[in-house]
Amino acid sequence: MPELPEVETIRRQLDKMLAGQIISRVEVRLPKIIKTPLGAFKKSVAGAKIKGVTRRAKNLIIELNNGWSILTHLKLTGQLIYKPAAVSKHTHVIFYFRDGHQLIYNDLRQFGYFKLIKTEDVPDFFLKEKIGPEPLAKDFSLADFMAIVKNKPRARIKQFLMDPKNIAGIGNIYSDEILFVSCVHPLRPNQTLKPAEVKVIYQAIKKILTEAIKYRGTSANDYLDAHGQEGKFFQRLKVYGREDENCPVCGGKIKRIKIGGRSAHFCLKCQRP
DNA sequence: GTACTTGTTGAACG
DNA sequence: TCGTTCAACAAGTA
Repeated sequence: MPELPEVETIRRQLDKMLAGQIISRVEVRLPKIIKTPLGAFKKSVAGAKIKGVTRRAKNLIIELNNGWSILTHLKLTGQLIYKPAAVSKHTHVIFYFRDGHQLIYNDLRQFGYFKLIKTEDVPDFFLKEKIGPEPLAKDFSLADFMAIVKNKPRARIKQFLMDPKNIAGIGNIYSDEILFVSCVHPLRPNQTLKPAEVKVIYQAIKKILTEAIKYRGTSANDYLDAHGQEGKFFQRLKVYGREDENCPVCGGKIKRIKIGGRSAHFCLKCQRP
């Protein structure tokens, strides 16, 4: 499940490997993955040179030298792997480069997608989607975070963190880890959080996401980075996927509950309601 | 066969 | 209006 750290890991790797590469053609095996008319997509991509790869929320943006950008979201099980070969029945899109390399898109669940956007329209796209601020941006301050938390007084903190319209890039795994480190119960409504707690959560967001990027993300299920390798943050998870285990801090029981159809993991002792 | 999983959007509901 | 829950997308695992 690629969240911000996984997508950022892929972005850094792809940016290094793809910048300057020329796409010779693209093979689309499952047309529904491409949300732009297929003919137009292929035509705009073929022959283009890649300028670089950026990220906004969990989206990757591959900027071409012809005024177009390829926007892709991996959703739950998308993988972008740069290789000379290796294709499976879950391979839905293949980019062929002039130098013989390929970029392979695998997606077990087929929820991910690609679309073409005019590069100049990219900022507008995210404005229209009302995507929240980037938590790792240098200018994302504690005051900013306090303001958006105050904006949704009745929302529960776990769901609040997972909604990309509030703050970008945080999903189920990292919201659990952030709240654990912060000693905050996932069901706490925002308006019950003391300023000191909001500050701790703010710091935990920066810390956990930065650390997870350092370990190239979490491979809980299908996630692989652009080299086809697993992320190493999995072993460092404190609560996610550890139901009934003991809390590494206090020894208490780790519990799993349902919040809005998603599972939340937390320590019964460290994270009181 | 059934339940469960997840990112995101959109609909239904109180 | 706001927030919550559910459905939908899909396919593999327990």
